[in-house]
Amino acid sequence: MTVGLKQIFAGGALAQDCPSRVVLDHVTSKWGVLVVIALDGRTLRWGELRRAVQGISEKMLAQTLKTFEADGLVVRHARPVIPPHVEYSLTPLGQELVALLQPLLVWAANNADTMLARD
Amino acid sequence: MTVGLKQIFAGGALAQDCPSRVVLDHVTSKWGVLVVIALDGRTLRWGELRRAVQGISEKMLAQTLKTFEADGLVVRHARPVIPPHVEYSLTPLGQELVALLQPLLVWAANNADTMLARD
DNA sequence: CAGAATCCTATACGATACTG
DNA sequence: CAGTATCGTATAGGATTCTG
Repeated sequence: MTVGLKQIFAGGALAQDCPSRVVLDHVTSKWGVLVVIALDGRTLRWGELRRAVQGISEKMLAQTLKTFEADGLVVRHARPVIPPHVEYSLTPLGQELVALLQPLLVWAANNADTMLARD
Repeated sequence: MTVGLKQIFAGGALAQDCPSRVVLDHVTSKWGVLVVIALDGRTLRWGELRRAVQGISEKMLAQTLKTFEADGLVVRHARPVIPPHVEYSLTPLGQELVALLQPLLVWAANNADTMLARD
């Protein structure tokens, strides 16, 4: 059974202890959004991913990938060769997420100029 | 003319200086998501909003509302009475945004248990 | 190549007190 | 009621160095 807005919003308030807040924090983190979108529909190696998400530091890339792997959004596939060859891709759950985040990025890109010009 | 993913994603990379990143940071901030969703389709006073978004501090509510007002997402309507009576509601642009954020919250609520159980 | 480890800074955020 | 001001802390995030 799926939960709707009505349950989340019981009594017109967003419950403080709702577990969705944790998920929301992972998923709407500064780099999280961009990493997931960069992986949409394709498999990338560590270095490729780092270049795809311009400006991300190694630390944040590692941290974001670990969180998302633990959350079951990203899958890590390491091939035992030298030099190391590691690939990252989205799980089906991750693909669900990216389908929700892409419209947000497109909307942000289309309205950024108007919004930021405003003062 | 509207911008699509192809332009945002030129060469397979998410440009570092894309203004959408700033908008994205506003809009995906910890409290921003919840405030906008709390205002969906209704007008709330300061105190009501504070109770609706459980756990938000006065500081963060004020800060979030100011940012969103400057971004043109939220409109502030103050009535010159004593005691003060101030109402907040979404602009049409804000309503566009909330339509994109709601599915994300619902998705988060539905997958939170699975995702967070996983380690 | 794909990270881990370390150190450091900025800022997001919270708690409390105060005010027109 | 609807904030502002101030202070303090936690953590997000960055830069650099090191390693199998």
